[in-house]
Amino acid sequence: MNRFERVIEHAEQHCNAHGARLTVKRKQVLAGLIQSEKALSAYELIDVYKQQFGESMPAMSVYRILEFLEDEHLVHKLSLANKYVACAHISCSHEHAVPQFLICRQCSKVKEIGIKPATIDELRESVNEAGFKLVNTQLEMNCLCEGCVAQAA
Amino acid sequence: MNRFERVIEHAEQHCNAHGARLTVKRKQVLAGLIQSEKALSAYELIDVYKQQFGESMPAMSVYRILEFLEDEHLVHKLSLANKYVACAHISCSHEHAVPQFLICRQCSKVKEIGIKPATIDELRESVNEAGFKLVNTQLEMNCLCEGCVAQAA
DNA sequence: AGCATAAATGATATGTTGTAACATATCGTT
DNA sequence: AACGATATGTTACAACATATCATTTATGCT
Repeated sequence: MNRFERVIEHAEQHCNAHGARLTVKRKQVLAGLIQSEKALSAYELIDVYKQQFGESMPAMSVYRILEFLEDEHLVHKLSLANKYVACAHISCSHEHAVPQFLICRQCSKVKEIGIKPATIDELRESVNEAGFKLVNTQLEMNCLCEGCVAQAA
Repeated sequence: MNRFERVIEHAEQHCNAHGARLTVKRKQVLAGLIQSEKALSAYELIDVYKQQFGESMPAMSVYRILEFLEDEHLVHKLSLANKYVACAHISCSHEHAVPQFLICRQCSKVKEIGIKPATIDELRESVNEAGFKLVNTQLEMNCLCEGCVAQAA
């Protein structure tokens, strides 16, 4: 079983574990997102699906499926880029914290990282001082990836 | 001169200082954004303008003007909320760093804060370790404001 | 002032993203 | 088979954003 199949397998078990149904369509959408290995917009995902399975999927379905996958923590939504990306840790067994994302503004490459808890705490502290409360710690940051930095130089 | 007039005055001087033209329309749009005291989408801004001046402004103009104001650092664009907000420091004389924004996901209230440079440095460090380079440090965070926290409780 | 030029704005069309509302299909249970 | 619950399809539209070309307004130059 290769990496891709292992991830799908995990996703399936994860859903089964609490009665969520990873239907064929949902699995196909997730698979498309995983295999593309980058962040895709809902409409890009429609194209991928079309290309892969010959038939087209309505936008509404894609959005609903993405919502389902988000609820299952199998994909993440990146507001900064208006795109969705498969969770990098689907096949990890350990519980993982809310991630942070680095988005290359040049080539749209996305990296999911975990920032030091201490730094997150400091952030939360700054927010609290301002009288706000951090709802979640999913940060999205405008970045340049190694490749694009090298190219720019 | 009240606070609002002082801000406009500063904006004007800021533009004049390097030959940028804060035209009547641009000033009106900026004024609308400042007076609304919250983040507005381009189309909400059109409504505000319409209400304030009787005549309507084409979407294209609003976007162009917002772009101009952004270039002048007089407004900020919030990707997370798809909205624009007047810079909170227009009338400060000191140079100010790239700001961070707390966005109340309940009521859309926005607060512009400056996070401790040390925390920002740690963030940048985490990003560098991942092989990315932080393009700018404008962070946007999903939050709840005091009011909405109180209401939820 | 008169004119050339560039900058700003207007107008129209169209592309892109996302959701509401309702209809239909599929699955699991009895 | 009948039913309820969940999933998917369809259509229409709202919200966000940009492309393109025309027109107006400001600015500098002679």
